[in-house]
Amino acid sequence: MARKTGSHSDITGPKVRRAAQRLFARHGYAAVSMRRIAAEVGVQAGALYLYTPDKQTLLFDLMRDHLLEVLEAWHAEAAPGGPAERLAALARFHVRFHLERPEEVFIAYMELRSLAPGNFAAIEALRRRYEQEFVAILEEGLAAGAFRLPDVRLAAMAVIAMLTGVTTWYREGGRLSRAEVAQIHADMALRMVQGGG
Amino acid sequence: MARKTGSHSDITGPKVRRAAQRLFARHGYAAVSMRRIAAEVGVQAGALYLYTPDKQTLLFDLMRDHLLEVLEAWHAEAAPGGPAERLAALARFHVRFHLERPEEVFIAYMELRSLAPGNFAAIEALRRRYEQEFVAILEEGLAAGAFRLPDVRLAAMAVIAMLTGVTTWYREGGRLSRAEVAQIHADMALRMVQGGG
DNA sequence: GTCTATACCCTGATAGAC
DNA sequence: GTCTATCAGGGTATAGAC
Repeated sequence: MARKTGSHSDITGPKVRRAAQRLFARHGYAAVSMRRIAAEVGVQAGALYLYTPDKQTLLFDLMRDHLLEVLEAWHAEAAPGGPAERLAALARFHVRFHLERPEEVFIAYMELRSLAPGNFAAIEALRRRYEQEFVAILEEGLAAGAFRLPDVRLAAMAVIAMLTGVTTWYREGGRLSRAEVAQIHADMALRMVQGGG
Repeated sequence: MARKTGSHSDITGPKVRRAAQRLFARHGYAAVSMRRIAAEVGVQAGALYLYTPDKQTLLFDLMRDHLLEVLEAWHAEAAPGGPAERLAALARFHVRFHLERPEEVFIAYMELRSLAPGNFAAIEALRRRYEQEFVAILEEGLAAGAFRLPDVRLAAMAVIAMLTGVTTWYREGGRLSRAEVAQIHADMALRMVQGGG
């Protein structure tokens, strides 16, 4: 229920986050000033500090919330099945999710070095948790003889890099739909780990 | 032959480039000031402008020279052979080259958005030329029936993303040598494009 | 070739009026 | 809740001495 007068805290807060997200994704954290974010929102620079203690926290919150959202979305969607089925499902999920949120993804991958040390550690821990989803499936498939891999962690990183790569070239309205792209990538991920090794 | 007095132009110039490369790779273009580059070199900020017209050109030159070097190195190494052999060779080359030059690679991938429009177009053209090396091999293999791909350009981008991913996790002195990592990635690249499609 | 000094603008963040 | 005004510091780039 929208209030009619007084506080805009519940409106301006999200607007600040969205503006920061768009600008950080497009120009990079270091290249974006608080004044520019404020201009995008339609307030003065000082007003931003009602919604975030500082610029660094703005970045950290965006990255943390994105990673928590990825983990939550995957846990909500993950279904039982053999390693091959589960890897294909995770690959499709990863591509779909990343294509639906290009800005969050871009920030999460590009701005790690803009994080203060403590924040960096927290984000890295979340990233590891997500990578572990891939590692676990690969280990299971390896033990079951379904996959052949010389090195599980290397394969996990290679699969993730391949899947994440879509964000660098995919454009809405191209030859292929997001679902088609997701399916093709899931097939490639499976072939990467199923062949001889 | 090092001169003993007077001009240091032939020494300081490369030092400026190397300092910029290290700092841009580590902290990002926008986060690095000319003063900091100068401090790294051991001169005052104003002196940098003897070696570059401005900061933007410093970045552009680093990226252009890196990409020209990649193209030249591959053309010097590329050997005749079937599509599978040539893809494997290109994959090994790509991984090896990228692991040997982590800073240049990092800048080339991360700082595209820091380029002025004209410079961006020039760098993009060079990147396309390199991507085209992959596309050409995949098209040849598809025509020869050696590869099965639903979409050549998508596969090329996926292979490149997978191969380039090594730079995000590989650390010197780990379990695997660079040559081992390159070989494993070449195998994965082949499997990605050879299976059913 | 490098220095100091400086022009001029933008930065993140805060204080206090309204 | 937002504004204006402001702070101290740092940004790129240039001018002119040596």
